[in-house]
Amino acid sequence: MLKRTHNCNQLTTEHVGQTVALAGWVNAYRDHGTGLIFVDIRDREGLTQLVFDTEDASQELLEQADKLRNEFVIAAEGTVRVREGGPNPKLATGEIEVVVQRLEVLSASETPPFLPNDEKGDLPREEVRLKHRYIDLRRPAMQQILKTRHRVTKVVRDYFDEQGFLEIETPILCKSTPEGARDFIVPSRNQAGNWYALPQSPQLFKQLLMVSGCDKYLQICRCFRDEDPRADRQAEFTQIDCEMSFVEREDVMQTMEGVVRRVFKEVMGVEVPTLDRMPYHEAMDRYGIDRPDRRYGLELVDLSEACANSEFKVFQGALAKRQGMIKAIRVPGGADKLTRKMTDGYTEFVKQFGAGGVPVVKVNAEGKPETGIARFIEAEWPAIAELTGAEPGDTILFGADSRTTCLKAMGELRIKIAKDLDLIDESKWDFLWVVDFPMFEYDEEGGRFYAMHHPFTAPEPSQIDAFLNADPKDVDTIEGIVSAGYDIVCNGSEIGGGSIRIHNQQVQSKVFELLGMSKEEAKDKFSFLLDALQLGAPPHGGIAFGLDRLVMHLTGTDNIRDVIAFPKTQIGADLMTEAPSQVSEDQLKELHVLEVEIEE
RNA sequence: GGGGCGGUAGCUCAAUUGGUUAGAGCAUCGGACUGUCGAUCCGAAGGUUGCGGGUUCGAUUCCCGUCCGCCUCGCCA
Repeated sequence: MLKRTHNCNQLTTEHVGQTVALAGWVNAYRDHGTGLIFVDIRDREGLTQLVFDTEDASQELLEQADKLRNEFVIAAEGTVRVREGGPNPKLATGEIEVVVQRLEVLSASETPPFLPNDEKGDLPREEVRLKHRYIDLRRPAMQQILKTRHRVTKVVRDYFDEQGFLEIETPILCKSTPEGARDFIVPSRNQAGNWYALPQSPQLFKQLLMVSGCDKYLQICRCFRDEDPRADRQAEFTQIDCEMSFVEREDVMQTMEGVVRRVFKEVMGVEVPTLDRMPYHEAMDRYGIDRPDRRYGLELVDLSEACANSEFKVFQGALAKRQGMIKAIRVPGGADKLTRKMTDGYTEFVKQFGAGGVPVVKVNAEGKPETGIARFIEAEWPAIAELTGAEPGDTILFGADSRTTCLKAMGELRIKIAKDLDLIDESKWDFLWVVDFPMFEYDEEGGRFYAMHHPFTAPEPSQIDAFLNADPKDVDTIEGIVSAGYDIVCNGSEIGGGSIRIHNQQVQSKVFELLGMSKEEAKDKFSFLLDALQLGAPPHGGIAFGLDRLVMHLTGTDNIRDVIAFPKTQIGADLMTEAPSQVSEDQLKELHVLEVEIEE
């Protein structure tokens, strides 16, 4: 086989006169008939023009070149020379061409279903790209993403290595634990009727590595959660998972801010400033979401007090609910920018979050409200105008409901308006830490608590006594206990989250108790953890970054499948390999699994 | 499980109110051409309109079901 001497993005006028060899795919061929053929050869790095002509090539070689087609895999040896037809400024190798003396077809290709050419525009539909993923990945844009992803993991490993972290692997076949996402499960052949679960994260293993004295741990690991995907979510995804011993919250945050700074600097050239810290409740009150995007305004303004005595039935109804509230968004200049059709659409939009609608007023030239619900809020207007900072020409949008619904609806509406009015400055980066999350959320319907982060998150140190003494029935007190958790947010997306962990058995048992777990169940599911916490567990804490989302930010895509080499579809299918698929009866028998028909 | 959008030639798309033989660009095949670079020019071939049913004289078009892809709610400790 002809071995290459250079890649396809390398040759310049400096190489003129040299004999070189290239290997790659036929990106395009331009056949001028008897005696002149151009072939663009492509590899991971770029394109180079090969030329075959009667002056320099034998008849045999020309005939060989004549048979080349798109996506043939070839190797070519020849001489570098300055292009006779003038340079092509679009290519790094645009000033030269290789006059081929020897050509090898390493692998012919059928006519490909589509060409991996970004310049052609008109990308095939994603279904086709996924079925022939190996062709899609040949596209320079996809190669660029794969390179960026590699670069990120390399920088991450280097950084943590410098900081004294050890990369340690943890099991893929794990014990299924309650709570959290739905597990993917794997049958055990050796133990009939018993099952493994794939890890939702290596959470407990990394904590046990701290108990093991490993001190600082890192792993870039696959995690599995059997839940429906979204544009930024996939059942199988990758975490950058870290844990440190003998640390408090601030130590972890400093270390982790460092890796984010290093990655953005080295991969993007972006300088990440010292990150702001925002308490969870502030984020919820101002942005209606625990991962605010501060690249634009449209902050939520609380009108609950100002409208406490409103006669407007929608406001009255909202305030009568448990934790009812009224929020407003002021859209500067909205009177012109937001059409009636759009604001009507917003009412439909918030319904999916359980809200009733979006009352609207416009502010007229005199600074008075008009249209929409203007006549219902005349009495409160001076206060509303003051609080929202309403100016002539603005539109004010209202949300009134229970706290949870109102914040969710208004938070999502804020994002939608920003997108609709193109208010997001894509050149900006907004990083922050969100801290002081509640330990628990109370679920009214189920009448029980859920861990907001996960059940191994420690209370903030000042809260430990209050926590240990809390009456499980005292919902308000328990909801008020703040954890030692932290989320790192980039442009309105959570790129990482973590906490100081519980390293005290009593505290851990109390959490299980509050989550409604019996002593027996806690022992059955977590005895290994509870034992370990009594056998010398150092204080520790850590974080996990979502590598896929990080790479999405770094490559500017809004689709997680673009940053995964072989992603799955909405129903967990791999369109290329056609997984999942049936297995033989023998396989099932060996695993003690019986296939049953379920009557609908 | 719910809501929305989509599926027509290998690919990207079009097809009037339900009406003649379902069209175009790219790709493919054949031909022409010695300086192109998304080559150009001439010609040809290429269709289970996702699948199944229904309404109709007639269905890409209307109706029902179903499969697949995407977005989304729920879900994602």
